This record gives sequence, structure tokens and C-alpha cells, in this order.
Amino acid sequence: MLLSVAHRKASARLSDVARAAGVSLSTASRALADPGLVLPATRSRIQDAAARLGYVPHGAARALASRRSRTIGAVVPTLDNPIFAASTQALQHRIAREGYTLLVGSHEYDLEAEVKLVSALVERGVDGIVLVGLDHSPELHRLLVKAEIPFELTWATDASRIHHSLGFSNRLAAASVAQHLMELGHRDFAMISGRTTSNDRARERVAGVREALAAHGLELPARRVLEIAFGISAARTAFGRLLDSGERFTALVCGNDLLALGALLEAAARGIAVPRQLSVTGFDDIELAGEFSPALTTIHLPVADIGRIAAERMLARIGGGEVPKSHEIPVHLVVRASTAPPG
Amino acid sequence: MLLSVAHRKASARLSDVARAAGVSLSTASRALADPGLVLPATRSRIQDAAARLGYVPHGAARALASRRSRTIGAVVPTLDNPIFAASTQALQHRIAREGYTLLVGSHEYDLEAEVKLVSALVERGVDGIVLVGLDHSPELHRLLVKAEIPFELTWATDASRIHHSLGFSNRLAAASVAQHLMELGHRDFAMISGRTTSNDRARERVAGVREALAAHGLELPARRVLEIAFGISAARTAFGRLLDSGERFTALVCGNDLLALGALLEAAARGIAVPRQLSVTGFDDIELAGEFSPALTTIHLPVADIGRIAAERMLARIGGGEVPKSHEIPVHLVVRASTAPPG
DNA sequence: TTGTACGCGTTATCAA
DNA sequence: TTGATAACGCGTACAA
Repeated sequence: MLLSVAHRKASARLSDVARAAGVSLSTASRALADPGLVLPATRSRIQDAAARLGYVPHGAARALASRRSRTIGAVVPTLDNPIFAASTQALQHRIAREGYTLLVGSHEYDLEAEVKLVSALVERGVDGIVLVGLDHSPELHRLLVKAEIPFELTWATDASRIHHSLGFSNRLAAASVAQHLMELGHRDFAMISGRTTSNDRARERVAGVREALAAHGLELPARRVLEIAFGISAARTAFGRLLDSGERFTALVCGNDLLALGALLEAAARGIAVPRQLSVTGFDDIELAGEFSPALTTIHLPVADIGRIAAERMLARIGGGEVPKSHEIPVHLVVRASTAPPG
Repeated sequence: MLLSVAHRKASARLSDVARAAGVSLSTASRALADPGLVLPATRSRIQDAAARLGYVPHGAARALASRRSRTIGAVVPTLDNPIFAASTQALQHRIAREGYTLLVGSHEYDLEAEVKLVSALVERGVDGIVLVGLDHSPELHRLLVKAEIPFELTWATDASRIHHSLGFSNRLAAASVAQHLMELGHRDFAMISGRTTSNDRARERVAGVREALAAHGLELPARRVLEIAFGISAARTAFGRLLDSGERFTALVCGNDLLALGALLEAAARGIAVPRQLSVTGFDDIELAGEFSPALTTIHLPVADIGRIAAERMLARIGGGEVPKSHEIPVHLVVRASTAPPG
């Protein structure tokens, strides 16, 4: 027995398949990549051989030769927010159907960390990148442009239309929440928002509420806007502090559902009746929003659609197709039990 | 101007760096990979050139030559369960520190889908794969073994010790829940479980409860065990059906916190007082469990630790190191307000 | 329709 | 310490 055979248990390469089928390398390659280009007879010989040998194409070699990794990158702020978990999952699901694989990373709202993640993805040769929001380091754009990697901004629409984006107007959506509350008769507002630094969605939501109120001669003073880091328990604490501060308000607008849930829990713990004494709104419409008691009035986002459509736009662009620069996703207010006229 | 220069805006390769620094390809490679091997003077010339040209190593080429992709795969049932989202995030975070990137996929509890995902990862040449649970298609093992890709099973420990695993005994943990309830005086149990087919964790949890009850001469009849697909609202519906069926029980054990939350919400909607009339338990200890009212008695899992440790074990193995075949994660019962002696 | 031959960008072996 | 050169496994003009 030859030595070279002794340790040759490594997985089969395309050349092995070709030899086993009695054809050349290129024919084997074609038969597997685009079966139509090969005669049925030889094609099946090759496919049989591939199956028999358990041939698995070597992604790196393929990527090197074809200049395509069939890999897409997704960078989200955090997977701890169910909306990003769900959209990421939908994204992965959709691209998997086309043979693409998803590389993911989360940066916890740190722009520097995001640059590092993206640069790692660029190195891996991803064919496209899906990002969240509009706020990104200029360094990140340089990287992407230089590497000529297509990218999609999601969860917001780029008003400047410079970049490809897919989302909705966080500002208008938030304004519609405020509008709803004003129509119920509320005039004293408070707000709990996520951190607004490097988070355009959070900023726009606050701005939207402010604008809507201003249009009716109302205002939202800074002391009634709490900016907190992510998390239900953090939201409880923050809301508690707001209450303790002595501020008076009948409507509490929250930047997302998790924050609203925290507020609802704290309100319940303190015996504050929602919506009788206080109206509370969320944003996102996570599953729990509709099940909770009181059910949460919120903005419904088609979360899975965002991931799916991002995938489809990305795939189209990678395939050389054209897509509209900006894709608007319909969102709408869902009025439930957490809002009512002020007591 | 030469034509070749006209369109030569493509990103710099290592050879460009080498030329710019006046060294050979191999020296440039070394200077970047293992700076210690190169004289300080030449090293900095090379590093400067690389920075100036904005050199980004080509991952595929690197993978092809080094037979390492510096990529790890993670396959989870679903990212819609916050425990998997959190552990995946921790995993990504940890491997990123070592320059590794994470490929993820979710299979929605479908073993066939899991095989496809894993096979896609194998094709991409991942250096290691992290899986959830013990139930997998034999096909999946064949793939992994043939490609000689190390893998870790998580969220459970492999009693047979055949595979590397990292987790805890779902059976014992579930038994401790039942034990707690029996100590409170409960004798009539019901259970809401996730689907048990191809889900060893769910099966073990049901089995654990049954065993603990049996040790005290109690039983959990099949008609009192509901198996449902994932989701809070599905859990609500299921629990409603259980109540309507006329079964009498004072303790409801749930396979995870989301199911328990659904049950708590439905109980509240029907005016069933928890824990006075009914005790409810969960499993996982998601953030909401401790914040909800009533706060949920549940099994606490160090979710982020699971991802982090999986990462560390994987990295160690990839680096040629040894790790214990099985790593036991401590979990414990957290008694909160949702359990009390039967009314 | 099939085969030949070269190139993809890097690492690794070996010699200098 | 550095340099030449051969892999690495596949895709694809181009030729047959």
C-alpha cells in the first residue's frame, strides 16, 4: 500500500469526482454547477460519482475562483431585541433558499464595534451586507465602497437617497402615536426612549413625537424624556424615577415595546391604573404586546418582512439586478387597551 | 496611461503591499501574520504600505492556503426564543475577539432543515460548529465526521459521552421544579411542553417531572400534558383548552418561560389567581420572568455563559487544545411569586 | 459537448 | 531573516 494512500481519507475533491466519472475537471464542474451544459448521460455519471464519494465543494476555492462567496453579512445592534432576532432569522431563511449563508454580528450600539464587525465581514468576502439604521461610522462606508460591496440600510429610509434603504419613517410613525394620544385628549406627555446617540431610529421617534405635539402647541420638555439603555428592568427603574420626580403627565410614549412593557409593569406594581390614570404606548408590536394585560397600543412593524425583503433586494443586486433605491414598508398604529382618554 | 492602470482600482492585494514595501510576497505575508518573524525595520515598512494601500486580506485565498476559515457555525432551533438569541450573541461576541466570524442558521425544529444548514456550513469550511441539544439526524453526524469538523452540543449534556457537550441535565432541573411544587403540597399536576419530537430538552423536562412525581407515588397522565408549538399566544390557547377540558390540577409546569407567560396571561384573563388558585412554573429565566407579575418561579440558566463557554471550548479545540468531553453548567431553581401551597 | 490550461490571492516549504 | 516556488481546489476563457 502506498503511503500517499494510507492517509488519504480527506474528503473528495472535484478532481476525484472527475476521475471517478471518467471526465475532465471542467466537465465535472459544469455538470454540478449548470447541469444543462452537459449531456444527460455524462451528467448522471458525474452526479453519481459525486454522491458516491460524498463530494462537498470547497467554498473557499470556489469563492477564490468565482469571486463570489455566496455569503451575506448582517450586522444588528443586538439580538436581545426580538425584532432584530426575528428579522435576522427571516433574512437567513430567505437567502438559504438561494444557497446563501448568513454571517452575523451585533455591536450593542457601538459604532466602533460595528466598523470592526463590518471589516471582518469584508475580509470574509461577503457578497452583500445588511445594516440597521442610518447612523454609521464614515469609516464603515469607506470600507464598503472600496470593496465594492453592496449594502442595505434597514429599519429606516434614507431621506437623502444616497444609499439603498428599506424601512419606514420612524418620525411619522412616532408622530401618529402622539396624534392618537392627542385625539384622546392628552396634553401632558412624557417619553422613555432608547439611547439616541448613534441611533437614528430612537432620535427620529423622539423628534416625531415632538413635532406632532408642537403642531398642536404642546411640548415635550427634556426633563420628561428619559433616555435609557436597553432592557425591561432598566425601563422599570427609569419610569419609577420619572414618577418620583414629581412630573405630571397622562400619556407615556415609549420608544419601543420592551420599554413600554417595563413601564406597564412598574405602573402595575405601583397601583397606577393603565389606561385610566395613564396611557402608555409602545413601538414594534412584538408578540407580547398584544397578549399582555393591558394590551399595548403600539406601532405594528412587519418584522419578518423586513428581513425577507432585505434578502430579496440584496439577492437581486448581487445577481446584477436593479432595485429601487428606497423601499417603503407600511407600518401602522394598532390601538389596544393601554390608551384611553385621560382620567 | 496604460490600460491596465485605467481600471486598476480594485482593492490592493498582498503582492501590491510587497512591491510597495520592496520585499517579497512571503516576507509581506509574515510581517502581517506573525510580525515577530521579521526585522522591525522591514516590518514597519510593510505595515505602513499595507495601511497606506488599505490592504484587506482576502479571506477565501487565505482559507484555501491555510485550510482554516476562521469562521464558526452556529445552528439553533429559532432566534425567536430569547435564550437562543442571547447565547448566540454571546458566542459571536467571544469568537470575534479572536478574529473569528459567526455563520448562523435556524431550523425551526426541523431535523432535515438542520442537515441542510449544517451541510451549507461544512461547504463554507467552518472551523467548528455549535449545535443545540442532542437530537440530530445521523446524516448530520456523518457530514461532520467526514469533514473532520469539531462540534459542540449545547443546552444538554451527552450522557453517552460520545460527543463534546456543554450544558446541564434538563431532566434533573425539571425534577427539581416538580420537587419544589410537591414540597409546597401539590399533588395534581399538569404540564405544557414544547414539541417533544426531535427535541431532547423538551422530552427530558417532561420525563424529569414524571420521574419526580413517580418517586412520590404521583403521576402525570398524558391527557394533562399538552405539547404545543412555540409561542406565547399558542400557549395561551393551549392552556385555555386544558382548563376547558375539565381537568383539575393545582400546579402547572411549563417547559419554558414563554409558555409559562402565556399561561399566566390566560389565567389572569380568566380570573384565575396565581399562585392562590394555581401555581405556575417556567424554565429558562428570561428577563421578563423576574419582572412579570406574578414573578415567575423558574429554572435559571446562565444563558450568556453557554454561548461564551461554547466559544471558548470551540476555540481551544480548533487551536489543537483539549477540553473535557462534557462541561456541566450549574442551573438552579429560582422561587418567586408564581408558586405557593395549593389553596 | 468536452477538454486544456491558466488564474484566483494567500500560506507554507524549502533553500539561500 | 528573507525569497522563490509550489500548493490550495475550483471556475472559465479558449480551443478542440
